[in-house]
Amino acid sequence: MTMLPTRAGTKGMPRAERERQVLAAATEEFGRRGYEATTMATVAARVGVTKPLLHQYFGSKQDLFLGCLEPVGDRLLKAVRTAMADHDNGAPPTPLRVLRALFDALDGQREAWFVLYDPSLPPGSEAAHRAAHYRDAIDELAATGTADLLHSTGSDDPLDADALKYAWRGLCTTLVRWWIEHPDQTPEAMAGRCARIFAIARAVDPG
Amino acid sequence: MTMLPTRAGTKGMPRAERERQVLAAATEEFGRRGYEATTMATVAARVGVTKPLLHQYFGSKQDLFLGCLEPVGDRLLKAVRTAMADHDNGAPPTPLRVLRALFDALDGQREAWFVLYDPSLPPGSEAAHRAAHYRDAIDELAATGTADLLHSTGSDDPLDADALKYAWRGLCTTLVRWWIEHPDQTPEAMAGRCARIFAIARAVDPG
DNA sequence: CGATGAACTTACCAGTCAGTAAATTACCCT
DNA sequence: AGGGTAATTTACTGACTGGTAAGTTCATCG
Repeated sequence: MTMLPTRAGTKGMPRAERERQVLAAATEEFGRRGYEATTMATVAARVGVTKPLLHQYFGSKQDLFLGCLEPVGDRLLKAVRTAMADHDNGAPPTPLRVLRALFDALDGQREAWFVLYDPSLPPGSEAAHRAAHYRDAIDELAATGTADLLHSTGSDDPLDADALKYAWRGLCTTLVRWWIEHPDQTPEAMAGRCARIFAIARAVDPG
Repeated sequence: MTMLPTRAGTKGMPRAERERQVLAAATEEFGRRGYEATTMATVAARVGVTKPLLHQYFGSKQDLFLGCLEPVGDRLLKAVRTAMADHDNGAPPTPLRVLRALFDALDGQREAWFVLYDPSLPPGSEAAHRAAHYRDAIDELAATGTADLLHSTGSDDPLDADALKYAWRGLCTTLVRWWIEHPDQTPEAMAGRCARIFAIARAVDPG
């Protein structure tokens, strides 16, 4: 009676494997086109399947999105957390360590970043709230990293802190987008490029 | 016979004035929600009018968008051009002058920025091409501004230059988005905040 | 073989949106 | 008054999309 992988009457592919396929395709599609522009039919077509199957497996379009969001959010959050943690002497400065961690976490599925940072999520929806939750968690980590920086420059304006957090988030997003447009670049190459760009930025206003 | 402002048989409002109203409402709506999420009916409703009038006056949805894009693109391009030009001694460094010019040009209609930087334009469409044209024109100005900076740090990698251009464009977009979420901030206050944030960024990696 | 049940599809409904055709309103001029 | 015309609306079509109901295929097991 121990027929747990019973597989009685199976046409096509086992459900678990198909679900993985769908999640991978949906993550890429949601990330590339955004939630609103992504249709269930195109996601289904990418996997060689029809729309009703997606609804049977995942429920609504928003449920499918949530199924993509959770693993991506967890992966990125964990990556940033560990990157912020190991700061032994001789390591690159924190921002560069975080970027390197993001590039490593996103390698092989770079569009996943925009599943978290999708501006076309229905406002007020569960999906929007959950995505915002992940973004805020990552932001808070960044905020602890910049708090001392703010004090060192004498600024204690909370709006400055908020804008800085926002700018950092936007910079990461921009760099990932550039990376997506240059598929041949390795995470390591990206990290090096970011270091050089930071150096250039520091050279502004030499007077 | 010189009855140029003839206004024979006019119900409601003269066409030119209505068109200005529609363009203002559409610019805000396109900028805020993006092209795809904006519907002709909601734009019409904002002006207290119905959808067919918009089609009669402007043609298709894309034509209406182009009608919004052109003045905004011209205004921003001109603002950046003049900001890059007047570099007398004692003035703030170029990036800050450009930002200040952008904030001034966008004051009163901040969402207009995202008419140029709308990611939801139908790929390959006339609208997408024209928007890209304006973006590229602005980018090229920024590129001439950063060319010497790149050489001064010894980097002659063209990919570095491209990534820097891209990062700068993204940073501007991010700052405008933050500004939109803080409506009480004046352009001057924003410029000052950006200067402080730049100073903070320069303080990274003091080792 | 023949039944079972998971994998999957065809055919459909309901809602939304861009776009159009045909009227209708209301101001102006004679 | 009443004809002309710009401004505007009502009523509609067609395409597309999220979602559902009911059926069909087919490997396995008895």
